[in-house]
Amino acid sequence: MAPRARSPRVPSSSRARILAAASAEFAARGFDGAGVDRIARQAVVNKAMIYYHFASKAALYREVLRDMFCAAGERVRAIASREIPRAAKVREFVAALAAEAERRPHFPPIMLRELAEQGRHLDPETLRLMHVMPATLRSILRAPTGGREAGVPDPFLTYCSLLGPVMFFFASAPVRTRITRLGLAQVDGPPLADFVAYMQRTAMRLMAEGSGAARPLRRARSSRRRHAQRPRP
Amino acid sequence: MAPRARSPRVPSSSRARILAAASAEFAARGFDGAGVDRIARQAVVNKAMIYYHFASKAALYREVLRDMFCAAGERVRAIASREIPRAAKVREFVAALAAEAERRPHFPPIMLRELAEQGRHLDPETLRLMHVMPATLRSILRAPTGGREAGVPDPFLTYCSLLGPVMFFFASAPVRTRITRLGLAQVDGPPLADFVAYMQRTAMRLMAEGSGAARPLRRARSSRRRHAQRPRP
DNA sequence: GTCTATAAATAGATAGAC
DNA sequence: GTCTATCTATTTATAGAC
Repeated sequence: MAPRARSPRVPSSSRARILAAASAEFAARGFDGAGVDRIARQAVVNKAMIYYHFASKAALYREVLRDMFCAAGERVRAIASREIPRAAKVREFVAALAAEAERRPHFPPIMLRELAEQGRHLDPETLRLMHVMPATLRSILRAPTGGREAGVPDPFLTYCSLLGPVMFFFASAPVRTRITRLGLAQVDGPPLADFVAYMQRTAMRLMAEGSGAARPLRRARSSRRRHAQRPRP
Repeated sequence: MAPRARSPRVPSSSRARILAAASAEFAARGFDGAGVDRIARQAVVNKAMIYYHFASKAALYREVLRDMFCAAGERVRAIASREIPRAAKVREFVAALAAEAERRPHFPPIMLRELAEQGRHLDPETLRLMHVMPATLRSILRAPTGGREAGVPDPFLTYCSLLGPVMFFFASAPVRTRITRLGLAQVDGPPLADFVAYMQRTAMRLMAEGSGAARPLRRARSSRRRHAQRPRP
């Protein structure tokens, strides 16, 4: 059976090393590709220790996922609660995504894998944590701004347009390096600061709904109650 | 050993069924998670048949990847060669990505998985095929337009901003369905036509480099020869 | 908390008949 | 081209000593 359910934050050192090694292994190989043996070796820990701290490979994976989405969620929530203009919040939101991906390099690959995995490893609680990011962006975009900016951009489409490129940019780095090394092309990508600045400008453009020739997105046959995002009842 | 290297396009029916079943299985489970047994069952074919047609699970996977990137590459190349304005090509490029994802639902998840996989399963030839999409977008954006539109948007960043959301949108559908079913929120996403229209508008906004307050992206400390994308020498 | 040894199941791959 | 039976390696997981 498992040790005390880590109520006090004493990660026992080996537990923390296992989590770190596991997130690296899961990011690089995926849940099925990851080996408990490899995780143990990388954590400089005996394999049996993993089963002492975690009930199973799946439980270990769940812990990695929750840590990840929890950290990302808290980061963006902190931004939403600040007393700054809506546009500034959106810029900070973008910077937060990139900062989180930079600080935890395993975040983007694991996120992309989980999407492809169709949520097979995602229990309800983890799904809820994963949903904090889009829900927070929505609250930022929908919040009354006290004045102008009548045209509110679609929260979900905006989320796709921001998170998609950020995840793609970070997760694609190794493949791009390989393409470059092979001499197919040079696709190193810009420095991080440039990328963030670009994405922030993109975000501002996406928010400019009513300006120029842009007209509000018209919904084609808005069948049933599709694409509404309501808060909990 | 393998049968005749399929010079004439006679997929022998069972071979085609195997490929179809394999792409579904690889998309849903990834290379390591996929089971040759499951592929055989889904293709209504004996497992040994798979090894009659393909040298190994890895070889089968490579074939799936190449078919996929080949189709996507040809589709966008056809657009680049048409005699239409640059902006129209970009809009068509976006529509092509979405159409390809719609026609081959396994394309987005496999693409995302391969990024996360750091190209472990990508041999040089497959990498080359994968690179056709960004290279084609670059040629579209960089081509002389004969006149105005001086500010050329960054090809790689534009690629991230278009492909990222498209892959994200399609690949996230199953997870979004689960979130909706759980009652966490309604994130069905808009109908395909709306999404494409939105992404096309986004593309147009990204191309409007010099307009309004937007200034060309300034590179921060462009260390070494980073982020240049040169054609083959 | 840590380690050795091992059980138990799975899955990729092949031999060989038809 | 197709199928049955099987070999072999890998891998999750656990029992139990220290």
